[in-house]
Amino acid sequence: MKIVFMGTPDFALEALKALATEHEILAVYTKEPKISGRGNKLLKTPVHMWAEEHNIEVRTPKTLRNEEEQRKFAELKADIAVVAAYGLILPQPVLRAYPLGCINIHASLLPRWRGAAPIQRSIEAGDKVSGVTIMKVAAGLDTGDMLLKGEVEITPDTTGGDLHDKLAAIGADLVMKTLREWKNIKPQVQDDSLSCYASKIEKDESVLDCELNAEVLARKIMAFSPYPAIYFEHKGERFKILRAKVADEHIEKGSIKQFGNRLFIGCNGGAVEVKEIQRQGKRAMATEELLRGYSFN
RNA sequence: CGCGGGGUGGAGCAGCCCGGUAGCUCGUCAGGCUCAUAACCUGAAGGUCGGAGGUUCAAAUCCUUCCCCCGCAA
Repeated sequence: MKIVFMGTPDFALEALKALATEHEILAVYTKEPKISGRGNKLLKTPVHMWAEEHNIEVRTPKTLRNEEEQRKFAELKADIAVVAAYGLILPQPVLRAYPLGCINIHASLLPRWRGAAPIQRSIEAGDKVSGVTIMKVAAGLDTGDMLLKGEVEITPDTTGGDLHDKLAAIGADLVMKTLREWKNIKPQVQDDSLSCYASKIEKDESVLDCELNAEVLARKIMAFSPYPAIYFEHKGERFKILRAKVADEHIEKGSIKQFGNRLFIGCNGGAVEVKEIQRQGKRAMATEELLRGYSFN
């Protein structure tokens, strides 16, 4: 098929790579390069860089709301547009531009977790399963009819990063399957009554909150790892907690206690044990490693 | 030129400001001790102190430059 791909981060790149193996990618839409990273350099998106390396046309419009962009989009005359974490709203004329319309790869089992941060929110909420939904793009946010789903289990060891990688891979497989079996797939309407919204992660959510109970705190730490990561300050330095689990110990709420090569943080009615940590300026490492040379006491 | 931290035996850290024969915790190896413990004791091996220049009688430590890792901000 002739495909226009629209996506921005690594999550989308997996799908693009898969699609490019069997389909003709007429063009790639992605967010424009922005000033970011150390040194404030102008950085192209992962999808942008990959597409460039493979000599695929890259377009980075600021918006698709104007007729000019919509016309240029339609003129590509693709069969379908595949969207994955693109970051721009697609207006009606874009949704109707191609014969098969636009389909989206969403990192949750819709209608649960519509919105911006489904991966982290599902772990944080304690879901036992997560997954990917391939859906038609409709006017509402992640409300379109569903085409295919793939599930993945969430365990206490699953971090947001782990789940992200799994879902990106599943999403790539599923979107390929969707195109292959297009004619046999019956779109299913979402049951709005079962929906919930995965709100964007705000900066202040990253601060260690010892008022949470151990289970919730451990889940949140795992969900936010490796990015943006829950952190705390100690002796003027910032430490990111990249992995933690519920501990049996009872420790004073809000205090950080080191026993031998293990580290615990007291929270509401219990404690969590820090399993992986990153001191500011250093790389991430197992807690045990850091404690060989650094002391919290 | 956005701000900042770091690269020291296998691992993690200290030492650097105030130059003078490299230290701590862990691991490894050998031996010992113990009912047991986040165990303990004795000894040993193992380092071009990120690379290259420079200053100096002398540089991990001061100066210049390069490479690599990371935190913040966006």
